[in-house]
Amino acid sequence: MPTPTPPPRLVAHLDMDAFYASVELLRRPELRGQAVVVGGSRARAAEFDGDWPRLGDYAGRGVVTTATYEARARGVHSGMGLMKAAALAPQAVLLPADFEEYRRLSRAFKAAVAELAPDIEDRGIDEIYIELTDLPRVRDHVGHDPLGGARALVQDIKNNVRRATGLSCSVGLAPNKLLAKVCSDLDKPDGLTVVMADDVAARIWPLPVRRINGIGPKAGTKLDALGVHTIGELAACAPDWLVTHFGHTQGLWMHRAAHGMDDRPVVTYSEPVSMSRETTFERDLHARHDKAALGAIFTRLCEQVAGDLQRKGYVGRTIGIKLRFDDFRSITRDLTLPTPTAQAEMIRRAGGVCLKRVDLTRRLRLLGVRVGGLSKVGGRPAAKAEGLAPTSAPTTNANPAPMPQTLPLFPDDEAAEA
DNA sequence: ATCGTGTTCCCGTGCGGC
DNA sequence: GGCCGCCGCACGGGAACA
Repeated sequence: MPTPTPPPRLVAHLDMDAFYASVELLRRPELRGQAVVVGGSRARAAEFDGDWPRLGDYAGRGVVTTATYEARARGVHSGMGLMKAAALAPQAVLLPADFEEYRRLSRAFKAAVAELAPDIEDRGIDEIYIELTDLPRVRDHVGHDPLGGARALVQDIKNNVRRATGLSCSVGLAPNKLLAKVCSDLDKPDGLTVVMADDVAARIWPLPVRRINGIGPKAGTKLDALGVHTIGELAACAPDWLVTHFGHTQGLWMHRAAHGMDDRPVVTYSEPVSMSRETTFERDLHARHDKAALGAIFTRLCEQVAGDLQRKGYVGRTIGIKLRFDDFRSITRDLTLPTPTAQAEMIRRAGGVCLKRVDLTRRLRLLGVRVGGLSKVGGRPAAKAEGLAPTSAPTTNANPAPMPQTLPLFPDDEAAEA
């Protein structure tokens, strides 16, 4: 008597199509069919005289956040520098990002999914994982065909997202998150792709290793150099060989991933671990020559992080700074305080101490401020730091006094300040 | 002057406690 | 006291992703 095979786990990965650009087209339908690029957060929203601002007219720093499929056809992709994109598609329309609106549509599409499948893992503004295994429409589908039930449910989810937002999405349906993520990308836009265990060899193995979520630029280049280009070639590598080149954890993970194995759960709730703010300057700044400007930016970043913490009801113990130099190297420094805080002044002082430990010979391109080791105000510490709960009452700052814009870059430097 | 912003996770190192 | 091993923690860096 053959043992009946257990019903497979079923997970969907849903990815909104060219999300930011598609949201912009909702408001500006006359741009449909054109090459449109969203990018440059501080974009001069353009003095536009009846005509749309063109990518070719842009000058400054920034990257492409999203490009419509028409722009992608010209070789423009997310993450590309705007100046490079402008060389490829000068006539493309350039729109500044409107994160307020994207967040609104993000909430709307997630709510539309939740009406049909409530177990959702947030993966940022435009994608989610959905656990389908135990939903009645899947588990109890007539004819004991859970996959058929899941496929119909996913189609309903796509319809509901479009009804609620006017936007299309692409969905991968698979026995785990790893495969669902890979296959949501196989048919875009507006796709629905199913890959089950039996399909891995035919559908997944021909793809380049970089398509695996977790193999990024570094690992991809290294695998290429080792003569491993496709996921199938990776699957054929001996685990021991992968371990010698990538270490125990990553080597074994790669082997499993290439075989389509993944048992990570869909995580429907998580506490934040850190909050940060950073900014790239219009032009590179020097710690001495541009001290006043840097100090003001530093202070503003601290105030912004403090505001974020207070608004969301967190305090943090570990204050960190991040610097990127003109040669694009970046470094971080952090410092753990005895008492968690959400006060801009405290963050600013700790950040100043961190900054003292950095060689500031080179010009700076970016400055960031981060607060980690978070705990909820009046609550337990978030995640880690179990044994050492904050002993004293966390200091919040409901109505902060306005901070002087010229706190010294180095806290001990007061005397040097005019 | 092509290369942003915000977040998470992982690893190595160094250190102190046991 | 020295050494060892182990552990947890702080810190810095790197990789990856949306």
